[in-house]
Amino acid sequence: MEQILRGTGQRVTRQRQVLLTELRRMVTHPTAKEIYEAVRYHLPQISLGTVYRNLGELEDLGLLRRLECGGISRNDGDLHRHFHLQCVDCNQVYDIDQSLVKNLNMDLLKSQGFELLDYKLDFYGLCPSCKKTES
Amino acid sequence: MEQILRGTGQRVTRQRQVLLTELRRMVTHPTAKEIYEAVRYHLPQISLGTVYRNLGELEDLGLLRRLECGGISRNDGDLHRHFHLQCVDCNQVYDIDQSLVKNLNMDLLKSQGFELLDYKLDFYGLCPSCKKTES
DNA sequence: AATTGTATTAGTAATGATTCCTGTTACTAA
DNA sequence: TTAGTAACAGGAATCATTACTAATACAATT
Repeated sequence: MEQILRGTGQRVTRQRQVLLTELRRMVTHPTAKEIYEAVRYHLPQISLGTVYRNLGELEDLGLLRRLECGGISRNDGDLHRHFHLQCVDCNQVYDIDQSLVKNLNMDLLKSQGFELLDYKLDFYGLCPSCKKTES
Repeated sequence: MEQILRGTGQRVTRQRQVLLTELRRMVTHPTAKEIYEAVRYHLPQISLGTVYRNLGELEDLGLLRRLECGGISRNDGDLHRHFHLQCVDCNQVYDIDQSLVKNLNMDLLKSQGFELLDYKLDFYGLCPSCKKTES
């Protein structure tokens, strides 16, 4: 855990260690608030601002991915390429393995009890004018 | 335009007519605030709450799609199935035709001056437990 | 171990998008 | 025309996130 932080040139603070440990342990794609609650169990003094700041830095370092779920951000510490299914009813987010999509194996999804209603594919990159400015 | 509204059982108010007309005319995936500004040119008295309320209703009716862009919502009046590329620099959102993705024709994207850095594929549906409750 | 420079923190205030509330207005069916 | 009610304007409230600042603690150096 410390190895990960040290490699980034960041200071290894207790807050960061606990935050990263909790993030790696939670598989529920927690919100900042939920991470805050979890970390507070070990560090009662930590502030919500510290959680937000560190989540931002971890994202910049590529150590977590942000999910946008109905206006609020959720955080995913699992760096393996995978997708998500968000239940339109309870809003919970489930992991969908890449292989299911690669093989268009939607039947397996269905057989596991999910019902697929919609999907969204978004790309991120540089538009022509910004690409020019960068180079 | 009125036809569209009448078919939904909603009242045809001047606010809705102007809002829907503007939305269909803007190809920039405008935010609620931007739509508000555009509509206000024709209806100086309209309130931001009215814009939000109607955008929500139009989304429920399937007459527009919401995009989540960095914490704020953008609105897309183009109902044809297509995807989006969000510039990580200027945050502008560009339309990506379905055929580009279907044929994995990323070279064409590149030749048009875009640089693809990342993508996100999200599914929406019902999880097993919610599906049970529904039926 | 002590010192020192500075990144990081806790706590709180500020921001900004979105939603909620309430009295008034104006569609639309009769 | 009228009456019932959906929709409206205006403003207040909410909630996630960011910004600010004085105090703290990490880490390089001695």
